[in-house]
Amino acid sequence: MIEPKELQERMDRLKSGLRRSGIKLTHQRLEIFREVAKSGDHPTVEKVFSGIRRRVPTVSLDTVYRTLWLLMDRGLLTTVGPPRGRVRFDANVSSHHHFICEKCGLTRDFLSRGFDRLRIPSAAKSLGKTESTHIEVRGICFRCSKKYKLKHRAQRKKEKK
Amino acid sequence: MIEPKELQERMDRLKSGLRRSGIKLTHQRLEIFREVAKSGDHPTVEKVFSGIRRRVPTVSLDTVYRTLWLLMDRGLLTTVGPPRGRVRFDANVSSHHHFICEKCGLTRDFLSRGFDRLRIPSAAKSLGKTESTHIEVRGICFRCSKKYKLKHRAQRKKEKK
DNA sequence: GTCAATGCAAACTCTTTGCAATCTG
DNA sequence: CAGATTGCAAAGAGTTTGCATTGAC
Repeated sequence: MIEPKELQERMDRLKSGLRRSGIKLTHQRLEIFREVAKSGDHPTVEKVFSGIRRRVPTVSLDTVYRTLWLLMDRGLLTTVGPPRGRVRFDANVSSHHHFICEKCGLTRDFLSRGFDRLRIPSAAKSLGKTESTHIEVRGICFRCSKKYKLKHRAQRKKEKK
Repeated sequence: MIEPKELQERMDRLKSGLRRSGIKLTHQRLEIFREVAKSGDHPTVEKVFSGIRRRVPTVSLDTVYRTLWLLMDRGLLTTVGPPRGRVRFDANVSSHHHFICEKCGLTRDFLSRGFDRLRIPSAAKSLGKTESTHIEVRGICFRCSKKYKLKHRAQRKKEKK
């Protein structure tokens, strides 16, 4: 699905990323990451697991979970939509957009005339019928921002040690 | 969190929506919907459950689940992010956007120079630090589109009956 | 060789289902 | 009153954790 060159780049990014964090470069971690990196759509945990099983029959599901969250933590992977995937419901049927906190999943509406006017690019239209066009801006809410900075500082100290 | 007038409108929309579908208007359904409709952020299932419990101590968790999915099905509620909340992972760190199928969760990247150039509205900036700005366009993929039309037609027949 | 990482099994949490009792239209 | 809807309890997914063994550095 992904071009070999791009895949290679992603794999290299992973390796240097792990090394920088002082995290061991195991066969499993490499393959779990590769499974995500090589696919054009965005695999769920199960998809990653079953995909790997074919090549590395001994990996266990819990290693897949542990690895994916580890790579998330280190910023080497992201999730689509709210992290830790809990469904959130919305009773607002009129046009509005969402701000989602990548750390805690806080989800809030905001209005934007500019966003409402957006024309959907043809690249998106070729994938399906665009029914509703909620737009999601992802970031880190102020509450988590504070916590995150503190944690990050502690992290760096540990890594230097 | 929501203005009383807007809440009232949402409740009315629910009632007429249910009646139109020939679905019974129970106390539980009303309160479950209200719990979603009245909140400014977007509650998870647990949030809805615990919120209702205070007012209607007898509701059970399974009714909350059943009701939320029922209302989803009838288009009276939506979810934020992929439906049925399975986390999906992404190894792409460069700027890109997502098309998400509301029915099956299919998630695919697309590129758009126009979207890349978007300025984040101040309304969003006031909610937190916008770290990454993936944008999500939601719709229904071609595969589901076919299934959906068939189902919908069958539905209408049933409702007229 | 050391300590982190893995695999296993078991625990835990979240979600769904079958069924008798209850309530809406 | 009939049939849909609910609550309960139990089953079924999905996810996490403790611990002995294995493997990377």
